[in-house]
Amino acid sequence: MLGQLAWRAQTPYELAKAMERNLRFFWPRAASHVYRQVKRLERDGFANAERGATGRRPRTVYAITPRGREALRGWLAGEAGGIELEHEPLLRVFLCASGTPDDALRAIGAARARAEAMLAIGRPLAHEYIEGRHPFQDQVHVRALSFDYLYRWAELTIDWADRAAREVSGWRDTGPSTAKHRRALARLKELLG
Amino acid sequence: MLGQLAWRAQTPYELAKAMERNLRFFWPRAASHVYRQVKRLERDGFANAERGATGRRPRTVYAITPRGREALRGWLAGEAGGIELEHEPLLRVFLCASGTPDDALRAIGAARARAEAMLAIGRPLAHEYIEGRHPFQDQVHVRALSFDYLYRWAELTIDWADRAAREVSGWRDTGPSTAKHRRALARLKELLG
DNA sequence: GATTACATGTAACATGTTACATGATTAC
DNA sequence: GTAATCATGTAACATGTTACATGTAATC
Repeated sequence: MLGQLAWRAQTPYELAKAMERNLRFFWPRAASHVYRQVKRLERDGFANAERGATGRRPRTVYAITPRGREALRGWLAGEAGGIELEHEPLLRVFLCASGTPDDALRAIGAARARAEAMLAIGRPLAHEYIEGRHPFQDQVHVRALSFDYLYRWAELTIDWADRAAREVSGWRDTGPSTAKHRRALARLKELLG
Repeated sequence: MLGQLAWRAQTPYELAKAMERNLRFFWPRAASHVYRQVKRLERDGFANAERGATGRRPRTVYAITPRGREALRGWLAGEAGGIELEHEPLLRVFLCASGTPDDALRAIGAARARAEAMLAIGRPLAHEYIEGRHPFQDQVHVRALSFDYLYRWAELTIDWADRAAREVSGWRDTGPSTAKHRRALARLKELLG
């Protein structure tokens, strides 16, 4: 949220929209979440609230403070703790080990569909960043690089899902521990060095 | 946790260890977390607790129930809601748009280091799965495929980080909006179709 | 003027982390 | 025997989601 506020002061609603638009692919959060978090920012002195109103509804614009900028800088430069990566579709695939091959095929298909959706939804947005039509001016470039990464990742996922589905289909037909199966494992071993 | 219990009954500590060992790359959770969650499983009828003791310390073994298996099947087959993907290192890179090129280089370096760590830590485990030395017998195969995915992903990340770092270094030296810079954006546009 | 979508939240709950406490086991 | 590590948690807190309530603007 500080990262968003660093660009300009915003209302919680605008913040929520921006996060939904820009970050949902790798940092998905529910919209209502920001209304509480923004209060915390104010409490901790990272943001100032400017309270106004349209009609009789409250309307609060939050602006980042110097202290907030400092905190953001610190976080950006900060050391990372663990692996900090969460991939639910892959978790499903992994745990399908305790199910049937059909379960696994379904899970692999779901992971693939997710990547497809990412490509479909993200393409227009990525173009906005790259062509500079997006209101982030100079910031466009690192963001374009981020999208580049997301795209390669999605393509990797689709490619992997297709090959994985073929393998699992083979197992379903022939059962485990066949020669074909052993060859597949040998290939994997090769791959991992 | 049900996915782990489906294999065999375990104590919370064993569960925590197994999750730390197998899932941390894409589903990292604090160990102490499981002690509460396992109680919820019991409360909801997804697992049975068998309470015993070593010396005077409590020791509770949890076993999955038929109802628990059904719930697991349901979840594995279940539709996925949103994108459900969380990538903290990439979030940092994306938000470095509001910082200096050096901030961006640091964040890109951190993402790369994370992928390297994944390769280093995961390689022995992946080999265990592939060679069947791991105690998951027939389940090995889907898990080997999952590791295959993680490895390709890590390699992709490293490759991307190297190219991204070169680009950003170029921007740092020449400033934005140079010809070089515009060429880079054109390449990205090309890539995204 | 009724309906729909946008905007602004709150309340209740679920999930997850950190810091701590403390008994048992192992290594020296 | 004692220090380190394994094992088993609890308490306090932080974070995140779902379901709801309700005002405001656009539209038909």
